[in-house]
Amino acid sequence: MKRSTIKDVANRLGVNPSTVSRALKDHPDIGLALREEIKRVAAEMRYTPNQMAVQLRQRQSHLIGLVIPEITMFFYPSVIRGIEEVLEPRGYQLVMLPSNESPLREAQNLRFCGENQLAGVLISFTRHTSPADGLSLLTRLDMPVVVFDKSLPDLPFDSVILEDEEAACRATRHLIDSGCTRIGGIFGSPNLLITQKRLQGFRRALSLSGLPFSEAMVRFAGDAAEADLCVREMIALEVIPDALFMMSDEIVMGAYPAILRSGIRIPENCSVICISDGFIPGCYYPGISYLHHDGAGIGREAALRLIGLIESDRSVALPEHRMVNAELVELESTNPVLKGD
Amino acid sequence: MKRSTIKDVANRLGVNPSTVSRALKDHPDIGLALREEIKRVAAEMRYTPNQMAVQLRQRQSHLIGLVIPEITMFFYPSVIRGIEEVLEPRGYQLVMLPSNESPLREAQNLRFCGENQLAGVLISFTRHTSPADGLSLLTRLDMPVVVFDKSLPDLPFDSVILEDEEAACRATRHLIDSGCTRIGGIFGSPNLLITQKRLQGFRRALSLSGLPFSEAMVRFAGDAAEADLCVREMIALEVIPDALFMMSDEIVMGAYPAILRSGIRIPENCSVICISDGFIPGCYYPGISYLHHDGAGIGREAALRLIGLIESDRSVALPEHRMVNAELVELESTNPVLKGD
DNA sequence: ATCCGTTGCGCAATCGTTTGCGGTTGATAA
DNA sequence: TTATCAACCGCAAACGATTGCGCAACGGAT
Repeated sequence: MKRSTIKDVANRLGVNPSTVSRALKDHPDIGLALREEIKRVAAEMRYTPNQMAVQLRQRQSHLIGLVIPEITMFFYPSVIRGIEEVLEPRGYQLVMLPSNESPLREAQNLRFCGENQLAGVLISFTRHTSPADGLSLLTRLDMPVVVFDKSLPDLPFDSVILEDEEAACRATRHLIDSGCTRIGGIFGSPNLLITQKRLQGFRRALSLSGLPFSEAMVRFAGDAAEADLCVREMIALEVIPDALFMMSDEIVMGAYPAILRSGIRIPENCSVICISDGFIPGCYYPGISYLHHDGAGIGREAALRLIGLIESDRSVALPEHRMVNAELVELESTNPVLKGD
Repeated sequence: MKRSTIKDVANRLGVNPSTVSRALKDHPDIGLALREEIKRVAAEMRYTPNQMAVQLRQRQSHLIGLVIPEITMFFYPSVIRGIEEVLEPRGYQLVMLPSNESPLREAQNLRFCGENQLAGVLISFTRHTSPADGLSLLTRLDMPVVVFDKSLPDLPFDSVILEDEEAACRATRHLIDSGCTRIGGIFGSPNLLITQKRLQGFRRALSLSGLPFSEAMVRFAGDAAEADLCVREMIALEVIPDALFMMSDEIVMGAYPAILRSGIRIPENCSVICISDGFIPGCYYPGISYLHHDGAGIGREAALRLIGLIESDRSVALPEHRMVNAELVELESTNPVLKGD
């Protein structure tokens, strides 16, 4: 039994398809009696509109492309929840387009968005996308787009990102304020703009307090396993910090157990702080203070902006760059605030 | 500058749209010279096919619906990676349809799949979906579907799930074999079939070894925060186990720090084991042995089955129920295997 | 009896592609 | 010279829904 079309309904009643179409959307041109009858029959025949046809006619789908560097358990699940929160009540759906950290795949993903007439695109770039490539990709895409989190320098498109430099600086200062002086840092992939900015903030905090910056005290890790290695290296080289800044949840999950494993005690021998989405720090004991990198919030903001672009006249507005700032959350290890995330 | 259509290309060359269409797909009816010329012009005009139109004509999209109870950082990111791995090379894309643990939203999501002529559906049910509702939803959907992980009893559709009972039993036996006798368990939402089966496995292991089962030693937690509470309650009531089985990563993240916080030492005072996707256990020190609930593997399996249904004659085959078994991974806490997840 | 204005519905084009079929060439065979 | 047959390409009808326009019927006003 195939799905019934508007034509089937029309034939069944001996009326024109256009009449059915109008009746179903309560067009006043159709008499009340017939209108009800049509609705009845349509329901009985379990008619539902074929959205492919509707969208072809309307020249637009209600699909939003989500182009992200990779599907990870960090950050993006929150972002997606935030986005969904905004999209769902407005009838849009999200299409996942993971790029697996490959600029090539990223380009294909964007092409997909164009060919399928998606309503708009939310994108976070891979760690290997060059600013020039990113620019040209989005430019030729010619469709509403909002960049979030992993942005590129000087992009003339709307964006929603964390105040990275400031967040890292405040985190580091928090360590300094609590009396630490030999402060180490573990950062993400050095290609990323957010890494560069967070490193800058880290350095700024040090120099503001007259503390020396030592190359030996900073490490870069592409994932949790590398973060684990970073810690081991530092221990092996006997550059033992009395405090450690970790720029992300993923790094925490690699580095934190590595610290404990090496025999160093937290926080007695080494204070820690990180930039986090908020869930992970409460899952460790002793807990970790963090600057809240609110994934859901960023997702919501980005989605709202995109909906704005889509439903307004998309061509005019100047790009807006929203920087959301991170709130410091201090975790008393005796009474952690475990949120539902 | 609007996107150019096949007609635009045709007009530019003074040929018929059908000729362009055929030329672009290397149909032998079109002469080689013209064929090349058309391709040249098409590329020059940056023509790309409008997939909406193609799909309307072809009566099928290359979109696969992913209906899951909720977007969490646990399990589903791995599942999605597994699915993508299979889908991407075949040109399918994934549409996220989170139900937020609401059966109503779940029903809407499935309706969406129907109306948009998605090629197929991968579904994991919410904890509140009744077997009858699930059955009727999928039946009336009338489209290729594979259920994974959170299934329902006696569903006449293909499914890929973990061998839950067996996994929990083996995990519990592992604790028993290492000499533990007062074994506690923290489980997920009691509505879930996987919870029931894992609880069954837990009990079976106990009874196999002649150990008593005590209601006081099992707790149910809907999320990490509740798992934290479970541990506190057990401590408060002084039902102190010498080993703890945790049925999921999410529960680990709530319970593990709670145990440490209460002063109990792992593994000296309390051995732990869990069922896990594999990443989390290595992120704790001391590490946790686990039975591997391979998200990516389940995702791959489910996707493969679905593709099979889609590309074969979908109507004939009897439903297959695949149970993947979990491998025991013992973590030497001194040298944890941190995988990239 | 004529004119006008509603009311209620059908006709047909359209969105962009695909595809069965038919028709026009030119060359080759009879 | 004519029948035959490729080789090449165009025509038009789909896919399923939407929508501007036209038009019949009817009632009321003049």
